[in-house]
Amino acid sequence: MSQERPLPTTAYALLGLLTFGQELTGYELKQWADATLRFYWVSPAMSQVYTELDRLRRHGLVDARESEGPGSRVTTRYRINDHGSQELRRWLAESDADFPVLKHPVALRLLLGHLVDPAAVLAMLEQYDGQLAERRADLQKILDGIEEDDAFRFPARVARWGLRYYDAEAAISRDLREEIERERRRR
Amino acid sequence: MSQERPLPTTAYALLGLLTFGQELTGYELKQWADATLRFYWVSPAMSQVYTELDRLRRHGLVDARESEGPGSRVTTRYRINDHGSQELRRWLAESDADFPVLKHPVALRLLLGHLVDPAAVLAMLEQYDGQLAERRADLQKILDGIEEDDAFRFPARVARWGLRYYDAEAAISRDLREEIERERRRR
DNA sequence: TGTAGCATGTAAGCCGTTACATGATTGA
DNA sequence: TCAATCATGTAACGGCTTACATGCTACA
Repeated sequence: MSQERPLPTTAYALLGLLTFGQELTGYELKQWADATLRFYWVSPAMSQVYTELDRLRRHGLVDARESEGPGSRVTTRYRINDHGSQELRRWLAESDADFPVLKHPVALRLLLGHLVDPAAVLAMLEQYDGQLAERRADLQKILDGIEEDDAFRFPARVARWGLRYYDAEAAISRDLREEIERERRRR
Repeated sequence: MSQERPLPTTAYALLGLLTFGQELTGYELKQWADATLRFYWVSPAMSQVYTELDRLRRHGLVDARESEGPGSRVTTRYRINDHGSQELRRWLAESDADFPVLKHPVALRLLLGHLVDPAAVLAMLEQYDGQLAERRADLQKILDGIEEDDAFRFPARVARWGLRYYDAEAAISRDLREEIERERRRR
């Protein structure tokens, strides 16, 4: 009656974050998502976070509670409940993980390298290098904050995975730059 | 008058494929996309390919021509024109490449490893390994088909990038499995 | 003769984004 | 007092997918 079609993966992802953080506001959940999901899933827009929280609540997977924050301000806090925990485990157990989807604009543009100046390709790869370094630093900082805590054992593994991925990308990008430089000198 | 909002990236991606393949049907273009874009962008649905081709035609970036195929069958073939080529170069030159977005269900599920049996995590990673090997083989086959041709110099680079990416993922996955095995034995 | 591949679309609808709107609290 | 942050939504809409519909051609 209430469970016709499966929830979108992002709903499960957000529900999963609630298994770490007890009771969160939509705003806080968005911050958690920015610290975790952003690196290998999506960084959902604020509006999307509220939409998914409402959906989860309608499905009876989270409990919403009015709570007063600092001052006399009232905010809504969400907590995963038993039904939600059960449904999340069921999803993890019963469905297979799809193969990752990569939307890689740098690779896409490299494919069209024959249409632009070699210098432009090199500049793009250098810019990518810089962005990789930034992201890597962000992720390292997050890892530093959770590495000691056994409860975050799995998030820490995922973060280390991310760091290795960024390092691999940086290495590939460096080699590509060298290759294109060599080609440029040859011609 | 005709160019209010920018085209979606997928439109430029498909337009870009037409710079390699002279004159293609929608069906053929979909096959090109499956051989290239699939690995680092998207594999657009057939219906999407036709939609984008129509959009490109309406924007005057490609020319459509009725051509007869084998038998007396009539099909539509699309070719990038000067305006399209110019617009594609403009896009490459004037816009920056966004940082890649990764939708990685395996990493997402690993994050929630505390909710499932270690054996289930290991099984998931093993399955991922198998899928990686398959994709790697697909990509290697494609690379073998274009490696000698100087016109496909850049696509070949992108393909080699993909192979290294898959190898890096396989290595990380292997190490994660070992780590989780060790942890399981310790407990 | 029937199935796989070639070929082209339309319709419905979900996911997710941006833009917009509103207002309280905290600290410089 | 002003800006940044906290906090919560609604509306419009674009991109893309799945499902559906149609029909030809080649080949086993």
